[in-house]
Amino acid sequence: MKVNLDQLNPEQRLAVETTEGPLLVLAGAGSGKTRVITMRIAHLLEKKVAPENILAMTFTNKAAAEMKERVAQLVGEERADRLTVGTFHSVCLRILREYTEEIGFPAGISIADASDQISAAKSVLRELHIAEAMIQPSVLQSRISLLKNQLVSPEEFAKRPGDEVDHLVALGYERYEQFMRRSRRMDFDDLLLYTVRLLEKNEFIRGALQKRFRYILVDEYQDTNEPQFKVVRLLSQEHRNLCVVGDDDQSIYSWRGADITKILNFGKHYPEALTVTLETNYRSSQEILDAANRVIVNNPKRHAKTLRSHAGRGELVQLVVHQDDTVEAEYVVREIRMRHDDGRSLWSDFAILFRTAIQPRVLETELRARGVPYILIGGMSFFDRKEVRDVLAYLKVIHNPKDEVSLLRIVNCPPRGVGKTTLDKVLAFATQQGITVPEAFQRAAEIEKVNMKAVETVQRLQERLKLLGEQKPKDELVPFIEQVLEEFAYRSEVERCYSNKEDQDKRWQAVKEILTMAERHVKKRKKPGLAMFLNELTLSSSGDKSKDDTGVKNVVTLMTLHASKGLEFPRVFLVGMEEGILPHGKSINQDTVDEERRLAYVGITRAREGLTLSHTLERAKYGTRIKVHPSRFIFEMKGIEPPEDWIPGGRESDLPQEKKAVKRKAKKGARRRRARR
DNA sequence: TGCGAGACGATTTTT
DNA sequence: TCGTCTCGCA
Repeated sequence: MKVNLDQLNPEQRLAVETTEGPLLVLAGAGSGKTRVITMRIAHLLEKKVAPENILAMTFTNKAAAEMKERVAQLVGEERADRLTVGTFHSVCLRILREYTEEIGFPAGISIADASDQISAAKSVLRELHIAEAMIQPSVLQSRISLLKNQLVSPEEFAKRPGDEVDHLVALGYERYEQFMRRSRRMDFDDLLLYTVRLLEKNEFIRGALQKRFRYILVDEYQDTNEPQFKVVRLLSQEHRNLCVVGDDDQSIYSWRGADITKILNFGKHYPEALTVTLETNYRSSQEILDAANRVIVNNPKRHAKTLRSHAGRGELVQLVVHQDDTVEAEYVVREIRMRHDDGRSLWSDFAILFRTAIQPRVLETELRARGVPYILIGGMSFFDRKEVRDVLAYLKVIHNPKDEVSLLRIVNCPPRGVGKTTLDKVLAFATQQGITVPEAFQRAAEIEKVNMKAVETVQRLQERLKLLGEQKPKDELVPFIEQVLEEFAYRSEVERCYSNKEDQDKRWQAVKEILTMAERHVKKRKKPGLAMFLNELTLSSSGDKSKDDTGVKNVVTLMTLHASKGLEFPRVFLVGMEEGILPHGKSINQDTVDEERRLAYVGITRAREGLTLSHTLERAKYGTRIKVHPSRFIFEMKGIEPPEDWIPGGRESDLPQEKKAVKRKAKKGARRRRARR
């Protein structure tokens, strides 16, 4: 193998060749980031660094898989396989599994996915007798997650002064932690937190891992949160061979705990660091990049960089004004049709990008009316499908009998005569005794006036699942799952729920997809098994086949700006460039317009040759039509001041959280009072 | 236990 | 406007 560095530009080459010490690679959009990362790994290997000593962490499974594949192309499968490449979460899980005893967490951890977390939050609120009107489960869950991301413990948070909602969050947070522990589960955040704790407390393990991972690489560093930052720092603090790659201008996930200051302050955290800035863009025309540069330069806190096109001037960026969103959709679809019918473009050359999830509706209607094939990315993921969740719930309970969320899901599916009344009684008993629901079923004889017939049915179910769990399927995973489906007559359940044959087949298809995944798991893994399979599925959630399909099938792609990060299309339509949408009204109120600007920047830089921005004069919103004003980003792009009559969006100010809760409460109370009369 | 009318709320969603 | 969730009834 000979890695040919001549194909790199001087900056890229510097980034690849600087192997020792901390290095920050500021990789502007389309600047050949992936290439630099893969070449860098190949280069390290060529310098006789053992693959086992290299750790590369990404945020998505897709990015991890791609990285591995591209390295394999350079250095061969054998060596690429020995690298540690994975998402932060999967790498942490691997570490935790290796040191289960040291962290005081019972063996056989199962991982709670997003909807498990919501269910857990629901249970917690129920246990605490807090009405969901006071704080919604999803709000509680996201608050908890944010706190965990900031490494704030329940005790610490409880000590902080706060309003009524904060108080509920404090209570909920503490209970949530107990709940997760009791049902032997970790959520996504825990994977990181336990790893941080492990590395901080245990010198021996820290030392061992530092020795193992001599060269560390982090992708999308602008999205790093506090725990991730700590993991990286703890692992690299001795050898300091840390290379982080990212673009502060593309940090769009702060609402999930991503902390842009980590990339902004890399030089402070690692004073001896070298910074390499990649500004040559191999994707877009200069016209498009000019537009992007003019917008993003308005952000006060950023690493200065200006993208230069490798491709030349190109077409002018188009800006179109429409009467309303219907006209806008008609225009976009007409333009696409025209270029396609002329033979100038394929359907897959086009992407339509938007800020919010309701925007594609009008577009879809129009696309369908005009017979344009398209794919809408996002929306319901594979793992949100009822059937998939059901089957996985069975498997989860088999693996972990204490998994109460999953047990509750399957307890009456297919119907077993276990109704709400019975469940309520068991839940109340569990709360009162401080035990899990599965345990409560076991001790249901102690519950007053409970439907014993229903309870016995559940106990038999539990017994059966337990026996299945003792089988510990390994390579016979597929037949095992088939056995489970057979035994609990899941096929008939699907048929019962949907009267028409077509629906039934569609639903069953999803179930079969799980079997396919299991088969793949057995083939791929050295040590396959139910536990591994479930955790792998959770960590690779979304089963994001759809996103992989972008540009593969010949269809137009519709997606949110968030979903578009990392992708590119010859021609992009960015619709709804209006105050209140981009920037979103809530961001204006929350004073996070900088992030919206980055979002606009991400959208603009997806385009290779053609970019059309559009905004409307009025827009249908929740039934009524409202007047809207062009986005401030449009004026920034043009380099002009907004006109006199221009009004910035977002003033129809949303009430702050706590007032909203009070209002909701008041409404509920009134309703209840009315109901009593 | 299971279905249907009405209240409610509506940014973004890597793992 | 529209999809989801809850509550009340059969």
